[in-house]
Parts: sequence; structure tokens; C-alpha cells
Amino acid sequence: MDGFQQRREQKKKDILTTAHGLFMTHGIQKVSVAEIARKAGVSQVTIYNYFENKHKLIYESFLYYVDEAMSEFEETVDSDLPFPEKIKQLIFNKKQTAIQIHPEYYQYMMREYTADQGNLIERIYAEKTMPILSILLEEGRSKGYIDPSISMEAVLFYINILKDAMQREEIYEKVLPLTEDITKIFFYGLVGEKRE
Amino acid sequence: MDGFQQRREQKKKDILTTAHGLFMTHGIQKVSVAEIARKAGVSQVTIYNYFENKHKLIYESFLYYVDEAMSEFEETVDSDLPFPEKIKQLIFNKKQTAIQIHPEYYQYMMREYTADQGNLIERIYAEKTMPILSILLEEGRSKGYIDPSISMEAVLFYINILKDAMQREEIYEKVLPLTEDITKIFFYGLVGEKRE
Amino acid sequence: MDGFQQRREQKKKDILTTAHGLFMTHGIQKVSVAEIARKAGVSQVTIYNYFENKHKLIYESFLYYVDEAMSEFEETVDSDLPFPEKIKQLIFNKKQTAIQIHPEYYQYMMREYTADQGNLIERIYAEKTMPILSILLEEGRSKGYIDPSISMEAVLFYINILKDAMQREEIYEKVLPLTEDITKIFFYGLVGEKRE
Amino acid sequence: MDGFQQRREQKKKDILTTAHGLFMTHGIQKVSVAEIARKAGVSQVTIYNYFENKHKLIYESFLYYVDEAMSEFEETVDSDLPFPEKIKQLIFNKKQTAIQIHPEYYQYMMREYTADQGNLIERIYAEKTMPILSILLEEGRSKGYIDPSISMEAVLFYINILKDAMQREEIYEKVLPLTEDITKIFFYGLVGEKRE
DNA sequence: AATGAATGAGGGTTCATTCAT
DNA sequence: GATGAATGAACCCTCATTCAT
Repeated sequence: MDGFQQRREQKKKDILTTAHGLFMTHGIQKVSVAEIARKAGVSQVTIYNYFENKHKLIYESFLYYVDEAMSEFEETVDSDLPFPEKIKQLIFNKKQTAIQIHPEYYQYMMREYTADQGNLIERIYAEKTMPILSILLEEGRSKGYIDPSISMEAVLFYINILKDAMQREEIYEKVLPLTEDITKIFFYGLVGEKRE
Repeated sequence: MDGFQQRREQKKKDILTTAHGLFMTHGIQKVSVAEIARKAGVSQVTIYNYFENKHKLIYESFLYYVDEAMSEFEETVDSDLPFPEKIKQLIFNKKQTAIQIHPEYYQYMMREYTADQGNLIERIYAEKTMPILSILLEEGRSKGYIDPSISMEAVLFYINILKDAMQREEIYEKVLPLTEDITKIFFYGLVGEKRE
Repeated sequence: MDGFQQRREQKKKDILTTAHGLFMTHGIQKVSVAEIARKAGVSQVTIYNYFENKHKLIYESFLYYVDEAMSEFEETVDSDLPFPEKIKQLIFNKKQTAIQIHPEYYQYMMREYTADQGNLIERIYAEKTMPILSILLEEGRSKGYIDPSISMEAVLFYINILKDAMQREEIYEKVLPLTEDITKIFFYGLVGEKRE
Repeated sequence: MDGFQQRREQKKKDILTTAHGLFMTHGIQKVSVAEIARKAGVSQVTIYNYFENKHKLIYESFLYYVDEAMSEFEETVDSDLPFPEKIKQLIFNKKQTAIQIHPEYYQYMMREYTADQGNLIERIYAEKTMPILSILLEEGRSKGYIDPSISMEAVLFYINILKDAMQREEIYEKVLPLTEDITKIFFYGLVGEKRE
């Protein structure tokens, strides 16, 4: 990739992250292309040169974000933390964008891509999330942390919704003090750990 | 309330439910006042006569929805189902709007009312959800279903996120077969029910 | 039709004629909706309230124009001028919009409506122009002005292209002095009237 | 002209014909410089290097087209076909771009060059079309095909409008079966050839 | 109280044209 | 001389809101 290509790629990335940031803060529909352009320091038309559509921009910004999320996710799973720590990190580590698709995007993608690429999201889960996750859960099972009768899907579901909740600033702040309780419930359930 | 007032109230309710329905299906920002007016069979101006703003309309539509949700919630709690059934119903009964505030509204409210009424949602939780929920959880504790060392907030949190997930059509469909597993995890955790 | 309707109808007509006028002078694509609005003394949005689209506006403006043209045409045919005079009037009377569809519209309609309503224009010819014209030509034949072996289509074709040419300001001016010659050719051809 | 110049000239011609082709198919205003560049396989800027303006490009493309038309026209006139055949060919030979200026250009030129070069078109007629045509018509007269009392302008006018009509695909197709009738009218008029 | 009509402001998108390499 | 990148201006269109009846 030569200098041209590189600068182009860089600028594209700049626009993408600017857009993504704005989308996350103000929602997708409320952010105008003009605003993105202003904040990214380029002309509106430049954005169109790179992305053709607002739609496409959202789409690519979404993919970009998914990619980032996935590599972070993989990193955690591959790390040599003890299993419960990995789980905790997955759920509570705010920096981690991972696993879960942010509701803002989710809703947008669902609304706009129902027929065609609605399965896009399913594909991402099937091809990216699940494979990595299954490694993690296998580890959990083999080390006796996970009831083997429980399906992987159900576990993923819980991790997802927990992660999802943590993504929301307001919730995150409020439940941070509850970290211990939440983890406890996750591992031992409402009934609690009362084997003697 | 005389006939006039009644008809007025009725019309207001009509507009409210029409609006709410559209908001849930197409998102809040995508629904125009004109569309609501058309579907409710009134003029746009009538909507303004009743609600002053699109903002206010959303706001009232939100409150209306919360109220409905709460009475349904209360009903379940007050019923004489066994405790685990109540929990299941809370989480999986699709008809139940209850407890949880729909993400669409949530996001909107958060975005628009940050400073002022951001606490509105907190107030709803504090004044409506929690009191009812605490009754339910007290029952759970007294009947030995809940580890007493776990905070009510944490339990509410779980119920909330589970409920929240169930609100999303796509998720609901996919996890319905997982009902048993999900309940199991909720009561006994990842580790599973393996006492002595 | 009550007062409301009437005023509405009138305003619609105003916009229509304004638009038509501008289209004729500056071409269709060069005229912006904003310009029409300005010249018609209404807001741009009002135009959209009435016509939904620039496309639709053009379309209706086209139909409006065709209608006008047809009634003028009919009037001439029904008048009690002698046959050659009718022909002359048809061809040279500038006020007459008649018969022929203006090239500007023609091209636009053709370009945009190829598949669907491309036949729209043909339909207009078939259902409106031809019936009236056939009356005229029948008269011409019966009075010995027209060689009966010549097809009606061929005559219509000539009238059309002559009329068409007259619609163009620049040509009209230049050929007005040629009126006699042109008529002569039309009736007696290049070879001229040199019988016996 | 050296190799450089030649290649330059060739590229210019390529752009010109590409542009001309697109103009004829989609209209002048609807074709963007970007589209021409893409189809001609050059950069947009290259087009600007050669033509300075879209305007100028149109203009040159117009001249290019006129030149071609004229040489074809001349060829026909100079050929040794019998006079009526020449006329027929002039009118009906589709390949012939000749004499007549295509309405698309005509309108555009008229609209943009009204004051200044509006006479450009007149000049073309005066300096190019008429001289050639007059040769043809002289031939027609001398051979008894043309009533000498008819002005050359009037004849040119007829040929023009006939040619013009033939340029329009839709019309061409429809009147091709009428060839004989149209020619007949052209030579003998409506009244028909009824000398005994 | 209710409506049809009207509007200012703003959003996405396209285009002819210029800049920098 | 040729190109990829960038842009200001303009265009079509939508929307929440107000006016007049």
C-alpha cells in the first residue's frame, strides 16, 4: 500500500471513528452528515466520496466497531487470567466493547436491513462471537465452573445481556457497586451458593 | 367528568396509543407527527392542541406506557402463583410490558432529558418499580428462594436486563427454546445446582 | 366545490401555470422548485403539499398543458372557417398550443416514463388528437382538398412537425414571411400546382 | 503534427465522442462530467485540461457533431443519385446526421447562447447548410422537380423539420411505414398529383 | 375545539470545479 | 500532462410547527 492509499485509508478511518463516536453519544439518526464532516475536519462531500451514503457510512462504521470489539474479545479469552476473572472482565471491563452489539446499532441495523442483512448480525454471532466464546466456555466446563447440562447459547445470552447493560453509561455507574452480587448471581444464581 | 371531558380524554388516549404503537415499531425519531395524525384520524393541529410539542407527546406517551406496565407488573406480583412462576412470568411473559423501560424510550429519554428528568426514570424506579418488586423479593427470601445476602438492587438488575432482552422481538424468538436453561441459570447460576 | 376547494384548485392552477411557463422558457431540469415557488409567491413546501414531487409537478403541468392544447385544437376544427383556413390556423396561429406535444416535455416524458407511461403520449395521440383530427381531414377529403389515397397518419405527421416548428420562437419568426410558400408546399408540394 | 500532438488530438476526440454519445442518449444536463470521464476512461481533470468548462465541452462536442453532419450532407448532395433519391435519403436515411441540428443541442445552445452565439446556429445555416443545399435545389429546379416560384428557404425549412422528426427515434419508427406517403406529400402536396 | 394550508429550518445528496501531487 | 482528493453551492425533499378559518 503506497502513500496515497495509506493516507486515504487513514482519513477513512478518521471519518469512521468520528462518526462512530457521534453515533454513540447522540444516536444515529440525530447525527447529520454535516456534523460528522465538521467534527472530522473535512467537507461533507469528502464523506460522500468515501462512503457514497449516510447509510453506507453507518454500515461501515458498524462493521468497524464490530471488528474492534471482536479482537478485544479474543484477547481476553486468550489471556491467561483464571476463568472467573475472564468472565468478570468480559462483563465489567468497560473498555471492552466486546461481544455484544450496541443497542443503538442493533436497532438501526434491524430496522433498515431486516430482510437482507438482518442475518448479517446473526452471521456475526455465528461466525465470530460463538467460535471464540465456545473456547472460553469449554475452559469453564473443563475446570468445573460450568454446569455441563447448560447450553452454550444460554450462557452467551447471559453474557450478552450483562455486557449490553454495562454499555449503557447510566446503568454501568449504578451497578458498579453491585459487581460482587452480580457476579455471584451469575455463578451461583438467586438461590445462592449454599453447599456445605 | 362530563361527556365533553370524556370524549376529550378518549381522543387523547387514542392519539397516545397510536403514537406509542408507531414509536415501538419504527422508532421514535422516524415517526413524524403527520404520520401519527394520519393514523389516529385527526389533524396535526389537534395533536398540538393536546400535546403542545412532539416532545411532550413522546413524554406523555412514555408515561402512559409506564403506567400500563406497572399495573401489569403489580398484577403478577399480587397473583397467587408460586414464586418461581412469578419470576418466570415476569421474565418470559411477552404480553407483560412490565418493569423494564423499553430501550427505545429509554434512549430517547436519556438523550433529551439528561439533566432535568433523567432522574425521572430513576424516580419511576424508586417510587414505582422498587416498592412492588421488594414485595416480590421478600416473598422469595421468606420462602427460601433467594440468598438473603444478595441485594435487592442486584436482583432487580437481573430481572431488568432479562426483561429488556425479551422485549426485543428477535432475541425473544431465539431464546424462547432456552427458557429452561435461562431460568436455571437465574436460580442456580453457571455452576449449577449441585449441592452435596 | 366549496370555497376551500375552489381556492385550493385556483392555487394549484397558479402553481401549475407558473411552473409551465418557466419550463417553457428555461427548460425543465434547469428550473428549480425553489424558483417556481418564488415566482408563484408560495413557499416551496406548499408546492410539495400540492404535488408531492418535482416529477409529479412536471407530470401534471404536462397534462394541464395537453388539455389546454386539445380544447384549442377542437375549437379550431369545430369553427366554420373554410378548410384551408383551418389548416393554416392550425399551423401558424401561434396562440394555438395545439395538437403537438412540445419537444421539451416530449423529451422529458420519454426519458422518464419510457416503460410505463411512454405509451401515455401515444395514448394521448390515439384518444385525443386523432379523433379530432380525423374529423378535420374527413372534411378536407370530402371537399376535394386532400388526395384520398394519402393516409391520415401521414397528414397528421406533417401538421405535427409544422406545428412543432412553429412552437420554437426562433423558427417561428424566421419562417413567418414564408407562410405562403409553406402553405403552398403543404397543399401542392415541391413540384407545385401546375395541373393541365 | 507530431506524435504528441496526435495522441493529444486523439484523446480529445475520444472525450468528445464519448460526451456526444452520452448527450444524445441521456440529454445534456443529465450527463455529469464525472460520468463522461468514467466512460472515456480518463480523469475528470483531464477533461478540464482539454476543455476548460463543461460548457466548452458541450460547445465543442456540438461543433464536432455539426462538422460530421455537414460532410455527410455534402456527400449525399455530390453523389450521382437522381434528385428525388437524394431528397429521400436526406430525409429518411437515419445514418445521416445531416443538415438539421439535433433538438437537444439546439435547445441547449439557444438557451445558453441566446445573445452572443445564438447567431452561431444561424451562421452555421448561412455558411454551411445553405450553400450546399442551394446546389441541390438548383439541381431540383433545373430538372423540373421544384416549382421555381418557391423560395429556397421554404424548401430548406421543410427538409429541416422532416429531418428533425426523423432524428427522434420514436417518431422515426412510427413513420417509416409512411415513407411513400410522406414523400408524395412533399413532392405533390395534400391535394395530390392529379394532373392528367 | 378542529382543521386545511402554509412555512422556516434543516437534512441528504449531486455536481462542476479546483487543489496538490 | 494526468490524477486522486477535496470542496462550495445548489437542489430536492421532510419535518415540526404556526396561521387562518
